[in-house]
Amino acid sequence: MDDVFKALADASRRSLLDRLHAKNGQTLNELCEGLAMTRQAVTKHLVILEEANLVTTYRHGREKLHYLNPVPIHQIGERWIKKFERGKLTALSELKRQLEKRDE
Amino acid sequence: MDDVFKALADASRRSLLDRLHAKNGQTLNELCEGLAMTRQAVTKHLVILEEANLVTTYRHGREKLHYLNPVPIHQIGERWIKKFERGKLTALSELKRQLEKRDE
DNA sequence: TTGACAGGCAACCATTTGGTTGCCTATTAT
DNA sequence: ATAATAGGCAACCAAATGGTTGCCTGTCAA
Repeated sequence: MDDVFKALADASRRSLLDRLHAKNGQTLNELCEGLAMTRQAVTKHLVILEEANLVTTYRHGREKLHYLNPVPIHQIGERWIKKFERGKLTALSELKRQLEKRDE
Repeated sequence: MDDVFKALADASRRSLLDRLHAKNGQTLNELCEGLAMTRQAVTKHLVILEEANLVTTYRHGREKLHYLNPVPIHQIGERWIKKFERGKLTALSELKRQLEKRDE
């Protein structure tokens, strides 16, 4: 879980996921196109995404295809974000209540 | 948005949010209890959470109360995670299809 | 009014991170 | 066979990160 949060913390990596979301199964060079970064930098990001299990790769000849795995993102949503959904309103109204009694 | 992802990337900070979720409106010292970290380290984490707007503070005398603001977390869920929900099944079946034709 | 308590500020430190360059290997196309 | 293409590996670098210690300020209670 920590790996996933860490992987998602970087904007370049999130944009790589976006690119794969737009078009799945891209090669490394395809993913590099138009990016202000060397191929090696992109490789490093992709390794981090792989280790977080957010991207799965598949070697085809001399090409390496990258596939998005949305499961960990879904799990973050289910296991983590949903926990804070409940009680959102109560938390806010509690805060409001506290702020309003500030000058007592 | 980047601030929020960055803030959530650290396990200590996520556990601080958990603590506030369990009991809202805690003081700094309260939040330090039982943590293997100095008060100053916790302060730094709380500053990052404040800057990401995940925590709101309110000074009461010599105490500083910390309140959880779940809105940014909710936004991550709505604006980011949901984007990858759609197409989850299609992405997986696409991957499966590709993997299966590997030995053609 | 004076000591204890809650918290803030700043300097410093080691490690991690995000990036680079240079070179090497494997596969494909001519 | 050979050149071009796709990617991998390793060393190196600057800046950011997560933590520490030491000391200072403001508020409350005896």
